[in-house]
Amino acid sequence: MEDEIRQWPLDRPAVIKLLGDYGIQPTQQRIDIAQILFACPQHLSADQILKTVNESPPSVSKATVYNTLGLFADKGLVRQVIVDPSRVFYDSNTSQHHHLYDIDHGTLTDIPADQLTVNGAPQLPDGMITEGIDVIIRVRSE
Amino acid sequence: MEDEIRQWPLDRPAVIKLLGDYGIQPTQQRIDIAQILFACPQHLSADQILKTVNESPPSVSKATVYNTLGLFADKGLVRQVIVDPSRVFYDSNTSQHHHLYDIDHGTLTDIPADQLTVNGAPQLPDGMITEGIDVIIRVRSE
DNA sequence: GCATATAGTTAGACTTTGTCTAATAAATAG
DNA sequence: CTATTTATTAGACAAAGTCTAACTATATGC
Ligand SMILES: [Mn+2]
Ligand SMILES: [Mn+2]
Ligand SMILES: [Zn+2]
Ligand SMILES: [Zn+2]
Repeated sequence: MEDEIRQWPLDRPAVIKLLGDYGIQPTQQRIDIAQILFACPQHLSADQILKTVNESPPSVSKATVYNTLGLFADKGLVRQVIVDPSRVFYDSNTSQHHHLYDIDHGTLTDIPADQLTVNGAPQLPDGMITEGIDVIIRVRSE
Repeated sequence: MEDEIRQWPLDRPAVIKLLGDYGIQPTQQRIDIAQILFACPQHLSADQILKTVNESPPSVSKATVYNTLGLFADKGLVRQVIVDPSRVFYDSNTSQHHHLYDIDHGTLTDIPADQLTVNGAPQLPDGMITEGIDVIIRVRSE
């Protein structure tokens, strides 16, 4: 699953191809949700996606939005970003990068991986594998 | 508010002094909660604290546990750690350090600040101040 | 001490995010 | 077309956390 160069926004055929590449059956609901996510590199909550996808009929149920986002995350198509205790953000940019979180506005901004380096990650106890290293810079606007 | 050398566990008088140092009125409930938190450097959820504090009477209400943890965090006496979308952890160690999070067990381990360095934090737009830099290494057990 | 004002606690209703269930619908295979 | 599997759905449910309005404890002024 190499990271291809992606041109935003992804159109419908590109989204269908992308789902296929990640072993995801391209149903109507999944395509709709993916089209919202892959309009540009962004960070959206389940609730934002639910609202956006239901702006025009036919509508998608809450259960399906959650199921789909969970599936996308499991398959590695999107990345969960946990910075706010009240909701998960889904990141359509899965290439390695870090985040700046504006506490006051609840907005996330990307920090390219080559701009910020982490040194000295500790050796892990036997049988443990690293899932990821998250760097979050918390800022407030004031 | 210098970080004094702290000897764990903090006993009742030490906890009362600590609350005073942080401008917090030392009520019975706050002392009870602080004694649980400052038994050792650790990461506890509101729910864990609620259960622990109510193991022996008199009991403390859920509202007070949440109010108190919010107050402690606001005053800088404890640090919130956001790694799990389902609950906030409260860290009795407020000195600068990072975290290793075991996804499978939901447990947090400290990584001393001098063991792990972050380079290249981006310059912030005008009027923004950094609240903190969190590094979370997510690991899974098997 | 007593009266008053202020600050803290409480039960329980409420909200939000997310999960689960059991039924239905759509897609796939033979 | 039929059988089987996979996906979607409404709505019930759960868990974390907030809010309200009443109550209690503490502090302050006399
Ligand atoms: Mn939301
Ligand atoms: Mn809990
Ligand atoms: Zn991102
Ligand atoms: Zn810690």
